[in-house]
Amino acid sequence: MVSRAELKEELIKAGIRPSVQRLAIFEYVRRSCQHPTAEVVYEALRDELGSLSLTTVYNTLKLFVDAGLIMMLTIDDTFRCFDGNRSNHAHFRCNDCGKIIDLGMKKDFLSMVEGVEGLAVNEAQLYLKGLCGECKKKK
Amino acid sequence: MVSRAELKEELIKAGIRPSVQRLAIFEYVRRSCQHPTAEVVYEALRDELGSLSLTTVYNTLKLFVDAGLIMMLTIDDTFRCFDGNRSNHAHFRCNDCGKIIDLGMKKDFLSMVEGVEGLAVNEAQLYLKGLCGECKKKK
DNA sequence: ATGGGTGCAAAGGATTTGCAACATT
DNA sequence: AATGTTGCAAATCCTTTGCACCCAT
Repeated sequence: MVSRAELKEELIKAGIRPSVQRLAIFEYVRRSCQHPTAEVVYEALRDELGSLSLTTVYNTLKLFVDAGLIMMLTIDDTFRCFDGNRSNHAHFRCNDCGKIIDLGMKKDFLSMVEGVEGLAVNEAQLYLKGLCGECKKKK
Repeated sequence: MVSRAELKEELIKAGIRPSVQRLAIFEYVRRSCQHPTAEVVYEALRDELGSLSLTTVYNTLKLFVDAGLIMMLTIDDTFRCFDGNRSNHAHFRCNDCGKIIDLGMKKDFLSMVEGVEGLAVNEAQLYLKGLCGECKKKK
């Protein structure tokens, strides 16, 4: 697992001052496998930090996204969530239970897309939707 | 091009009564290559129809999405837009000019994703972001 | 002391909902 | 007449912004 010190270093490298709040938020999003929303990050850290506002969480997450440190997911159109996993991966959302699952993706998946020649692609998100294993059984 | 009568038939088949507003909205989204937002659909049709409200546009688009007749895109997190193109395709959004471009996609692109075995996937959206040809030149 | 960071309260904007009028069968 | 559709106005929700206070350098 990545250490706190490494995360701090990463923020500095990105030109972001590692305040207490920022480091905590960064750590939380990077380590979470839950794709938290801003609200979830806020609820998870407010006690631990003593002082934290939802505004700061929003501003900080935006800062991280703009710096390319984390990703914003819009797989569910009713809320935005965040992903600190930087490996090449796709997302599956269960239409029943709402769960979001990470899926591995081969590196050359862009070869499946026609017409990218003239374009400078620097971000790719693959969203799959349907029923997860458990919800499929229930039906 | 699809005729009005065919579009009407398609609505009926989906269990949706083809009112004047619905048919006009359906036709517009199906024929547009512009990925319109609700607002854009509204502006485009209000004069032609004489009577149309933004509420109706929102409700109708939702109706169509739920019926699987059109797709909602969340490639831009600041607004939702709609796509009536039912072929297998990816979307590219230019971070500079905001343009959204359709890209062809090979049918077996799911083979690039690992771990879909237990899942029932019934929708897939691939979003690519970066700079389009023109904006790339300008830089 | 100075520049940035934080957080409250308020504003903003897209979308949804309640409900009454309307159209179509 | 009955049922479904439309559309205004208001409400809602998520997110951003203005601004004053605070912290660290």
